[in-house]
Amino acid sequence: VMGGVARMLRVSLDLQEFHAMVPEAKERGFGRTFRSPCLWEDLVKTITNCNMKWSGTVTMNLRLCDKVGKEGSFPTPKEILAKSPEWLKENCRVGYRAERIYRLAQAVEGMDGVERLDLEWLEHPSRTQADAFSKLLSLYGFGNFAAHNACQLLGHFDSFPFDSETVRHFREKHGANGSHKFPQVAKMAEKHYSAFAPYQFLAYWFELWVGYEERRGSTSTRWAVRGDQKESTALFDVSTPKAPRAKRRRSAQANKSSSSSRRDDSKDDDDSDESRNVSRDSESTDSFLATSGAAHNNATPTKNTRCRGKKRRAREFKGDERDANKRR
DNA sequence: TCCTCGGAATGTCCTACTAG
DNA sequence: CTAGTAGGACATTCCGAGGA
Repeated sequence: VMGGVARMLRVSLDLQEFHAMVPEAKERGFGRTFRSPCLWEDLVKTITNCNMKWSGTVTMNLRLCDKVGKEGSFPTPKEILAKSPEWLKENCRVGYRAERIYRLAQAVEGMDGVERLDLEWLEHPSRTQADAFSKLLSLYGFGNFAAHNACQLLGHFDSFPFDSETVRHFREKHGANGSHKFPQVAKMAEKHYSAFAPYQFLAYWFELWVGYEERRGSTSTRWAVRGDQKESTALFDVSTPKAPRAKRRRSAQANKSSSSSRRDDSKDDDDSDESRNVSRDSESTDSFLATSGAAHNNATPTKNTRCRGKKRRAREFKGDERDANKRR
């Protein structure tokens, strides 16, 4: 238990060098970003963090704890393997991530026909960032973002995950504009944070964190459990309380009259991204915290089916067009 | 006021296509 | 032939528009 807590709090991390570079981080006591009690858990959470808002990530992990783990604890690889990917998909609502989580568990357990993933090897202090990164990248379901995220969780702060939040941050604070897409912003970020090597990730995360606190305050009460809520649904209810729907619509209409149609404006992406990220920022803020619950919000499969059906028809139409062109 | 619907977004995998 | 790139699919959430 002590080992797990020490890992979560990164007790042994020496921050002197980073704090010398960023004195404000020292003043704020920033640097020991939270992580899970074991690497396996961090990797699963990294998978559930992909393509998903924070609340969704939390909900998926909560279901894994509730439905697979013993007495609500995070499931072990063996406990995952006791289920099937289909079961995980259906009961934990992790979608296509089920296969990735299952295969990761197989690798950790060294199942027949699967290359064994030695977590101790990955965590060994002598491991370089390059070693860890290439190993992680070879795992099914781990692309650039996930591998970099896992690397920073391993303490390789010279490795940091660029994502849409980086784009939002650079547009807000570092002069990127709507014409700067992800690849350009990634280059800008790499250059910008190279001044903080080998603590690029901490410098980046510190900037983000300061921004979040400016916007949303620094009190810890947002994590507190309210008396009328079950613990599982309250801990990560980080959303800003919404106005009633009608009120929202009225204010939207009022805004509409002052700023013409957002869709029309969004041709250069600036506005649409801005509005989108208002809801994204609080989600991403907490990406590296441990799992707990979030309010459930059941999706409507029929709706998704309909959406996909429509998109598919559109694609088929496009496909037909392409085929017709080919034939021509 | 409630409900339904469509559109957009997220990171990774995979396949088809293109350039060298 | 190989390496690189583009784009679709995946599951889910959120938001706005519009109809009942």
